[in-house]
Amino acid sequence: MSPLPEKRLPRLTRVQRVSEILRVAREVFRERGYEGATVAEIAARLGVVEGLIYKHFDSKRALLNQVLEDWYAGLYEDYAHHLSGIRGSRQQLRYLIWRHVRTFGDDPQTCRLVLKELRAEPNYLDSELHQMNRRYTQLLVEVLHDGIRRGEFRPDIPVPLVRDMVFGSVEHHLWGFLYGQSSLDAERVADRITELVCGGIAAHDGAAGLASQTERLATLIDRMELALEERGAAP
Amino acid sequence: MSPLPEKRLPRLTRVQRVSEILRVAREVFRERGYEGATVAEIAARLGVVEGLIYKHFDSKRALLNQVLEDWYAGLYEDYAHHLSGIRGSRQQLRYLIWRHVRTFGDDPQTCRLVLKELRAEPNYLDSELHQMNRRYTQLLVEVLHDGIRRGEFRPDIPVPLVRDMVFGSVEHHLWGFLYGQSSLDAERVADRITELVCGGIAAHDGAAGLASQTERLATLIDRMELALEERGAAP
Amino acid sequence: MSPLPEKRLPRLTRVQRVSEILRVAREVFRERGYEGATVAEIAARLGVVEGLIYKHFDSKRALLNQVLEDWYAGLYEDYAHHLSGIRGSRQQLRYLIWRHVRTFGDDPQTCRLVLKELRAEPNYLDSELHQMNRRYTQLLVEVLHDGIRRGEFRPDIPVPLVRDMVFGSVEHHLWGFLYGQSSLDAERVADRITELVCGGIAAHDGAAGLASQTERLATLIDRMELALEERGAAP
Amino acid sequence: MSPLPEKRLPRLTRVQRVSEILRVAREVFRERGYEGATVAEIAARLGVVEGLIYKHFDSKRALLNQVLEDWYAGLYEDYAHHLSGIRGSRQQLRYLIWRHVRTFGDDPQTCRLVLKELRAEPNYLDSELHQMNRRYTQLLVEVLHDGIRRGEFRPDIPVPLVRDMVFGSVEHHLWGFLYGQSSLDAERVADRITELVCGGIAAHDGAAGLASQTERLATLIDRMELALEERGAAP
DNA sequence: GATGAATGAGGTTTCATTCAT
DNA sequence: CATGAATGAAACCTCATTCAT
Repeated sequence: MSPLPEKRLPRLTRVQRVSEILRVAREVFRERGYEGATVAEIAARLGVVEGLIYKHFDSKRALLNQVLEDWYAGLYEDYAHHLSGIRGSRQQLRYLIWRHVRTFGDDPQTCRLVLKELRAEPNYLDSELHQMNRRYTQLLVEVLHDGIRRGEFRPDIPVPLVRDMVFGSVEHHLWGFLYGQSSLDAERVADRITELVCGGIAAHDGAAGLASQTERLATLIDRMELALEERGAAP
Repeated sequence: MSPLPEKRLPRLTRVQRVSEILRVAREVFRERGYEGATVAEIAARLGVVEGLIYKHFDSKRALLNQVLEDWYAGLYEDYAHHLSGIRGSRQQLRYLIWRHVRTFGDDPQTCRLVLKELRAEPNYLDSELHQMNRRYTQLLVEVLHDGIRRGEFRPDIPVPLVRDMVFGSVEHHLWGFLYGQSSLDAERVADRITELVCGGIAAHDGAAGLASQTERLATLIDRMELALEERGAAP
Repeated sequence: MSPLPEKRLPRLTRVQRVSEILRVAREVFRERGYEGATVAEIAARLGVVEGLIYKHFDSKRALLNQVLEDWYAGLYEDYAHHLSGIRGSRQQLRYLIWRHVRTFGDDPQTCRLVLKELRAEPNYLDSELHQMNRRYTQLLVEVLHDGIRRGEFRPDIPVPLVRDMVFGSVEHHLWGFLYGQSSLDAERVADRITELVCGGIAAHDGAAGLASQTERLATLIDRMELALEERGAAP
Repeated sequence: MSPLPEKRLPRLTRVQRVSEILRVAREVFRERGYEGATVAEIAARLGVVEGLIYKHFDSKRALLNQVLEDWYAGLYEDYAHHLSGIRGSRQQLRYLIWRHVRTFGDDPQTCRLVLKELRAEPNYLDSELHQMNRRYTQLLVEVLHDGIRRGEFRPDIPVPLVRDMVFGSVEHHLWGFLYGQSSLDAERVADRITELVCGGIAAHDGAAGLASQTERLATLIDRMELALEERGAAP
């Protein structure tokens, strides 16, 4: 006379179920990698049968793609929102670096997943994922162009290469943390990378002094502009 | 369905056979990636049965590890040999970068394999592979320390981060070539990266930076005057 | 992944819905065969959910059966109606053959479905479908009996075998058209089959026939004489 | 100290195993049809794991194809061998029909399998199977042409249609036996079909009557000869 | 040194069907 | 009349690995 021990899970709506699946899939993928993950495990953690997952996603790969796309979408949202509030190209650059470091530091396993699987599918270049990746890295490119326009960055820098340098530095540096070496001080790392990217490693002469003065000047002009705009807009 | 009835191969010595297996395994791994490769295919290309491979290697993963270790060994050999003949830290740095770019450009598929699989096993940090990777990147670290000692590089640079920046830049930049976008001009890329790493992106050649800021300042002053006139016109 | 957000269909009466389902099911079955068809696709084409189909039909197999039964019903209707207006057994026979050829030629895919699936279920012999099939082929049997009564057909012909011969000829001949070989001239094919069934393939037209028979007869007589002589030589 | 209960099956050579698989596959296919059969069942009956079957056959479909091809090969062998020893086109025709009937009667389930699955794959027309089917039916076509040359068959008969008529008659007629209606008297059925194909169903004129009488005479003589031989051989 | 038959464990995917709403 | 989330069972196929010879 006792009730059956099988707890029937509450039925979810499609939207709820899809987001549940994505949540758990991301979990499993990041723990085991794409190949190591099994749809069976995802289903088991959700307490549903495997078939149900295929009602919502065409394939395991499609599930991964959605996970990655969502990850990029969230990332972009966040960045674009904050970036506009920052004055000065160098400061914007630093923000992008810092944010990237944070993202990696907060969830290194997902980042590893992204790095390993991003370009894994046959026609990556035509994929939605590639678009989202481009849109994301484009933020940095724009900051660089802006900095050149404003005289903060040299006009002859190879922009795409600088972009690769920034993301490459961060990603490479963070491999260490993915393997449990030490904890990550995002502020510090971001500062260091920004400095390196801006100033390089060479021992500077007088010119370096001028550069730093120019930077200060640019910042001051920014502040003046802002002040003028606000004042000009006043009645 | 059935394998081709290959001609009976002459028996090889253990050493010969092992090196044959490694050669073909590397081929297959780089074409298909680790997960995508099958022991069956490796055996088929060798014209032997799968069982034989297990006489020489404990597992598919062991085979991969040996392939990667051999790759690093070859790499290191080559580098260390040439490096000693180069004068000047910046020139040495450029050589390392150039050589790394070349290595990637010459066999991008193997590089992709290395990047994707290097850190894939459970205890990577204790592995022989990790040692070889460290020994390889250490070459750069030594060049950097040397440069600091000689006054070519600033004494306060974060060496490990610079190391990550160099390798990260190259690797990230080369992803593009792995996906058939364009051909690779190793000289040019190496020069650019060296310049960036040494000099950074900040404007610091005095005249140009100052000139551009001066112009901006002039524009601002114009606007200020205008604003002041409008205020004068106010009630 | 997700079904198209179809416009809400107007609710149909049970009868309408059932006939809609049958129409679409027949479409899908004939395109993909029974095993190849899925309830999901039928539902999708109808713009309803799979569950609804099970409100009206017990199973996929039941759905197929109904499709086939309807097909036979339509066929029978049509035949019986026209047949009564045709004079002469041979003409009636030709009509049945022609009509059968036409039916196949008009919708070869459904015919293939019928041929492949008609007898596929466990107790076909007790099924309604078997009844309908019998009733249909019985039309031909009646024509044959009628022809015998009227002296148009030989009285000793094995009627069931002739029935099989007619349907078998047509069906076998039409396999070719099911595989896109050539177009179908129903008139011509019907004429040829009728001629063959009525007249056979043996040479038996006047002179030639008589001559050949006479020759054979002569030979036989020779053999009889021989046999008789041997008997005379026997002890 | 007792031996393990698991009986290790004796290892077979590739050839032996392949033929074992084909034997059992044919069994299962004919019992359940292609779709109804599972590789798991085939493996279980063999006492091996499923994977082994895929070592020898690329797919379930490939397994079916081989089964069907072997069936046709055996059929053809047999026919071609006997056919050459038979005098007279009508007798050859009768032999082909009789043999076909026998084949079906002996293993009706395999025949059902052949009939249902023969044309089921995508590009049947380009398949080896189609070739074998053609080669087999071609035997009949040659007999017909031969009969025309010898004056036994009318020169104006539509040969391909006659071929379809013969095979269609037999196959259609045998569906009845596939569903356990009655037992099959191959001799009788073959005689009847031969007669029908040769003579048709129409009531004949003089020549036809003569022919039929001649035949009766021939039969009588045969019987006489037989009787005489028996008598002559008696003590 | 080499063979090659055989295993075993699991992988992704498919689908008819049910049932609470 | 209709929905749609969920099930369950199995299907085909893959592959690293073993072991008797």
